[in-house]
Amino acid sequence: MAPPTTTPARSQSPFAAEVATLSAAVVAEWSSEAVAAMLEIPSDPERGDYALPCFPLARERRLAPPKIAAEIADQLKAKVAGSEWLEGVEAAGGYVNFRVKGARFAQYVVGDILARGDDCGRSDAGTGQTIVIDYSSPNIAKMFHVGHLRSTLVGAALIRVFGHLGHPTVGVNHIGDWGTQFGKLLVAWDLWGESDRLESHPVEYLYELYVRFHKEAKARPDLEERARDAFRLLETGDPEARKLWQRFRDCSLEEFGRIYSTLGVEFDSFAGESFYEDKMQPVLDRLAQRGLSTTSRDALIVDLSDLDWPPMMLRKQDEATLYATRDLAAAIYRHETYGFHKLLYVVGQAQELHFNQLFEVLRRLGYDWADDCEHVMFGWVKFKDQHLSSREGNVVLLDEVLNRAVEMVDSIIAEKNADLEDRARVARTVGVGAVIFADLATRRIRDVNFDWDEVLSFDHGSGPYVMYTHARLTRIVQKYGRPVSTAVDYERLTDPAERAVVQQLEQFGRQLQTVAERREPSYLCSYLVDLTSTVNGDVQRGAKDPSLRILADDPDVAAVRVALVAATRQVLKVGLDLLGMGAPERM
RNA sequence: GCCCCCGUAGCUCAGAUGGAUAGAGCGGAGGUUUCCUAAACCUUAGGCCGCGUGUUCGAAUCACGCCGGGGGUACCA
Repeated sequence: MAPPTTTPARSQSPFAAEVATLSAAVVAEWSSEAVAAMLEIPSDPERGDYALPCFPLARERRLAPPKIAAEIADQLKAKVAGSEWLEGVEAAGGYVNFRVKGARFAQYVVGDILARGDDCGRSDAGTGQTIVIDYSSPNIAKMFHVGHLRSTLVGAALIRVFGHLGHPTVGVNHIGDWGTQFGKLLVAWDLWGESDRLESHPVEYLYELYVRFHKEAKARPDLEERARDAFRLLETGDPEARKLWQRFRDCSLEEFGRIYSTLGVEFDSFAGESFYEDKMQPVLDRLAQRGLSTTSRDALIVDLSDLDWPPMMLRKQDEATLYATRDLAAAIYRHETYGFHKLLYVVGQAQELHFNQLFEVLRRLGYDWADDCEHVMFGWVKFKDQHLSSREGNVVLLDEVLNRAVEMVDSIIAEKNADLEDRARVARTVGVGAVIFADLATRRIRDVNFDWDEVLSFDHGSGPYVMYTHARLTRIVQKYGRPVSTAVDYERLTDPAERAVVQQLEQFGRQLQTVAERREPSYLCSYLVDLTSTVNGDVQRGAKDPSLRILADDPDVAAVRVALVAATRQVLKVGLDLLGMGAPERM
């Protein structure tokens, strides 16, 4: 819905720039900027390194695209022959395909990556454009299950990628520590609470109370009523209720902290719903002043029937506020505090209407920055085709998933690499990484069915697959034993498989931009798997034919191949890091 | 009822702005370790891209209509 934030400033390599300049000189209809924007990478690398589609010219010139392409390629032949960067141009179908000078291209790409190290792919395009991301935002007193993973991991990955692209970032955990659910907890505690159980296993116990409440409420409808009363009591400042609330909140936050540290996720702010308790009244006043709020069925609402939308609820019959009220206050607070360029809410798609209402009401309040707010939604995590539901107690706990993944990795290490030092730590990194990657690899809008076999599969396309390759490449560079130099003879990089790796490496920066623009970390996952797959094929060739080994006998060949391997390793490392995964050097 | 999302190989998914012959993995069949880590690699079979109509030089991709699945739709978040 909202336009992309980062300007799609194509990484202007001298190669692409040359293609654009030469083509524009030949095609009267197009400027070099236009050509640069149109350039594609051929799906089959055999065809070339850049492709210019000529289809748009067909109508104006009243000629078939292949004829136009042939004509353009013909006119370009002489220019390309004299080019410092390009070595060939050819028409194929409706495309003009360009081939770059392989050695210069490799030198440019590999040299750049190795020179920049962990800063490769970094840019300053986002300078001064603060991105605030609201993510994870669990409800207190609920066990962290795999359904909570998506918001947490997508948000964390986006924060890192935006940061890498130069944006100042603010990660906000909008903890669900306010609302009627707390009334439920207070009632449950009142009815069945046992202090010693709360002491020993706080969150587990609170969660048990929460589930029991919903179970019993089915038979006793009065419980829901009592819960609403209890929340109102809390909201009006009842000291007893306050004290309990504080206690529940503290132990939940401690538990979440443990999980976040395992996942390597950090936040700049834990300002949750309760934080806005005293910031709602000014918003309600402003709504009233502008004549936006009305009373209907004894509740305070913003009427949106002109859009055929249900109203946004501000206050219930019993005067208690709702999350919409708090979200209004939160958005305004965040704009005042951070002056954001974009405010992204990484929240499930079930809340789409809520966010549409929220942004609309902000607009009607006169905040033109409402258009900079965006709901970054994602699909459901299901288990055995059922929704995970905290209320029903039908959940797969994250702890269980992580533990099983780590155990399994550990047993694989025992089998393959038993004397690995630091084995427990590596098993942890790889196991957690497997879970993270499995969750992030699917495009976020899709529903996913949680499947043990899939999460615990460490084969091609998995997180461990990428990590394994990183470790393997690291070993090759170590075994080489000499410093990796970028002053090598790139002419010796002759194989198409090696060219393909270089091509993919060159795409890294652009790939990160797309991840940010589309708010889609899964694109980074597929990129890393593709790169890994290509480089594995390349590395494996040496098994049969020693002359194809990375550490070839010819020192000049070995030097350039090692440089390529080192650059690939570097990109894998940065990519894994941005996903929040860690990249062990051995496994 | 209305609104939103999804539908691609047996399974899980890519296909990003409409573009070159729709691609991977898992699973199936077959193969590769004197070697830099076999958590790897190579070969192979397997497709009315849910259905229909339209727009276009060109549609898995866009529009409209169906079908199937999921979600939302006033006092939960």
